[in-house]
Amino acid sequence: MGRVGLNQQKLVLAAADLADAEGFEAVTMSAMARRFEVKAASLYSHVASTADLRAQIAVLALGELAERAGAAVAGRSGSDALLEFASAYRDYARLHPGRYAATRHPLPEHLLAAGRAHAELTYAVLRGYGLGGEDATHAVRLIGSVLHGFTDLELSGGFSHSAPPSQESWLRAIEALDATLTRWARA
Amino acid sequence: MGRVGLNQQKLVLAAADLADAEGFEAVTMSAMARRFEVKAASLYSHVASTADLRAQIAVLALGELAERAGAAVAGRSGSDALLEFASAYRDYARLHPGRYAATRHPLPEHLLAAGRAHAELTYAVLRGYGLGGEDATHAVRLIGSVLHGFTDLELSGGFSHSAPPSQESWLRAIEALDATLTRWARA
DNA sequence: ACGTTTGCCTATAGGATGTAGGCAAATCAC
DNA sequence: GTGATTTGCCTACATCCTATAGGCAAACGT
Repeated sequence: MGRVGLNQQKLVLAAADLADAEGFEAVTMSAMARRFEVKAASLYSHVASTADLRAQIAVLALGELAERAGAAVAGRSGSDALLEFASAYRDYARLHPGRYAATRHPLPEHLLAAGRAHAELTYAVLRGYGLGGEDATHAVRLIGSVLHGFTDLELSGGFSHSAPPSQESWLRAIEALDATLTRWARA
Repeated sequence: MGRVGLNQQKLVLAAADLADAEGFEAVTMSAMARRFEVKAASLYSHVASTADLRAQIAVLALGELAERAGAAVAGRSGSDALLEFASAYRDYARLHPGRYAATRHPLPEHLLAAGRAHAELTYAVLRGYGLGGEDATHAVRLIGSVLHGFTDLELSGGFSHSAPPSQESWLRAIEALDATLTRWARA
């Protein structure tokens, strides 16, 4: 049997794709072994455990998400930045549901840096609103709550089977968020 | 070996408690078998599968949550109802993280009724704001997003290790929600 | 060409799910 | 109370997934 030429990166990438296609739960060592036509034990040279593999997907996803969100807000500010930031976030989650699900799993201490980039991006979006101090923290938490909450409910099917289409609700939610941040900045 | 006198209700209740104590993932047939000092195979007379057991926890949790939220909004309306509704929601999630996690898992068709009660309660809260038609649906989705999003991020540790305390952010979020609903009603 | 690294193997043990078939305690009918 | 039925639990088994240990040979560096 020749070698497949596997390494950690290829493994994690394929695992992320499997997560998007079959769900985060479907990511197992056995499944990856089947995917590469390799014995499951062989994978442990590339990854420490199933939990580690899944954490690596989260790291990958957080990086990709930060990249897209960063590109979306570059050169924009205020409402414009907020809308593009939010859209990038939701689009990523809908395009990559498995990767997005991975980001919700708690990361081990030594991989935590990946999560930080995202929070900092949210602060960057806020800069256009002129919010500072504790207001900024409250705002970051509110933005995170709305984006994650809406996305999560939409992905788990909570908004389907009922009119109007969720896209409209999404725009209303982002508008409301913009109005709130503007109001907070005035006070 | 005498009988333990197990039935579905006892099993699901104990499983829900285990979920709260050890996490939703910890709910397995083997774990429940250990808990009741019974062989794992014996549990299949009470529950069809692990997935079924977990779905039953979701049904239980949705019922309990609807009960508490219902009690919280009884006799109140407007901002007052919204705040109490939101508090009941968050308090339940913090007191019963495992049960709350269960509600996020998609339910099989035949158990879906349990989820409906919650959505209807949200509509009831809205009544005080005088929102109707599509506005009401957008509002329900926004409320759900904020409550679930904040709660979920808070539970997964996103808000810890940073000042100010999340309780303040929570109150600000609910205030903002109230202001948004009021604004929507005026338009 | 030689030594080292690295990718993959076999063997093995443990733990979880789920099915089949059986026995006996509890419950119900009369 | 005796008999029939239901119900709670059992053993035995097949299957799948995780994870460790130890080994071999292909690929790579020099």
